[in-house]
Amino acid sequence: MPRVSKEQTELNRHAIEDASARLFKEKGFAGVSVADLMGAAGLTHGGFYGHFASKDELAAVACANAFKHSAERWAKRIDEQPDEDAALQSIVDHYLSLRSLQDIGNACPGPSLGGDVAREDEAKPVRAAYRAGTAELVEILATLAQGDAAARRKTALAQWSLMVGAVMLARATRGDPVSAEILAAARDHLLDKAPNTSPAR
Amino acid sequence: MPRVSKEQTELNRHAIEDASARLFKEKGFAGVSVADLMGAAGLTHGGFYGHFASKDELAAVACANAFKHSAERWAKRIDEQPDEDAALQSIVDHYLSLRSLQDIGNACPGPSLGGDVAREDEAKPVRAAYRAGTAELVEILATLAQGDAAARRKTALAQWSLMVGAVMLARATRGDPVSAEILAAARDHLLDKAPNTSPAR
DNA sequence: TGTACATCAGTGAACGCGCGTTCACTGATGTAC
DNA sequence: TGTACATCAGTGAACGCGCGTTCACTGATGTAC
Repeated sequence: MPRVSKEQTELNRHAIEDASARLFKEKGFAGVSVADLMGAAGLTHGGFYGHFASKDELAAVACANAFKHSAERWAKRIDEQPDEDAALQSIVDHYLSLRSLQDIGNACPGPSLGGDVAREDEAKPVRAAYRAGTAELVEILATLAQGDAAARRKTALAQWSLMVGAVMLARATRGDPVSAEILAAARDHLLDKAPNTSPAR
Repeated sequence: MPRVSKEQTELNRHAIEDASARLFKEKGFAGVSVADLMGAAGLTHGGFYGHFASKDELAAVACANAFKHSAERWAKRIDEQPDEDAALQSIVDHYLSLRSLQDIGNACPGPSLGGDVAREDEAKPVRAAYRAGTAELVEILATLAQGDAAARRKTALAQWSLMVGAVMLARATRGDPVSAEILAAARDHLLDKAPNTSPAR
């Protein structure tokens, strides 16, 4: 049943991209084959190269989509909250939630793809996608921070590092009590609720 | 030239373990083949299973060794410094240094293997090794923190998450100015030198 | 609107390649006398 | 101490397998008349 309508072709391409974003985050770039991706989109592997020039190119597209998706969810949370503090708390609470720990396929690609991206050649397109995605999320965090532009950016970079590190470590220690401890410590630290020290700002 | 002396056998085993720790950190578990590992140790691939039951088992041994190596270097830094503040600064400065960014093979396995470990099955031996290694380094950080035992542990967990996240992100953005920015933001945050806010503790 | 035909999205066999693991073999090491 | 021989660390061919990518083919889609 070959040759499919233009609309169906578009739907198929989106299905490949969506399945890829999910599977790459869950299993890593090397952990998913082109046949896996196409199968998850309901197609067979041979048609892949009609949509993308290579697996590397798709990795970049999927990474960019995943970051864009996260940025949109963050923006939505900001709209729903009354002020910056409440918005940051909403974002942090969800980022460091048990759900985000387990549902890697639907979560932010920062922690799940960071290790993979760090090992890619500098020329690989996925590196640029990861960098741009990181920049976008850091910019959003910066709008919620205090101080001048430089201070806000610095705060945002440290917050982003802490969020990404905590989620990655909590996933790597999944099954052990320390996993939840890491999330709680990061959450409290991000929201200035350090226990046994100053009460709040 | 088969059958080698007992001492040489021991040396060979250590060579395999050392090469593995380096290569696994640099290229990931899936990025290095058994033949690569044995070749780096000056041997051929067939002899591997005389030393280890499987590649998975070696991954756990290499991960544990790498963490132990990091813990020893941290302990040495603490011995060399006059007080806890200076020790923390020494550890953080080196952890977030450009050298640690680039020389992944000799650096802490926390950021380089975290993503890989997070994807391993819970039964895989490398997960236990990563968890134990993390626990050891967090305990060291806790001895340098302030407050009661619970507060020190919480601080240490947040510090560890920030260090691991910052190094991973800085590596993933290598080649871009933001890479050094991330390291600087994390360093200042860890050492309580937030610019434009409170001067020090 | 209806017909003839060119296009091309998707199929599945095939390509060369590298993987983790096994195993028969080799010959220096280690041991028993 | 010297000799005979069993042991076993390391070798390299071979196993079955899955990978990314290519390509001849198919037949519904889209178009020209």
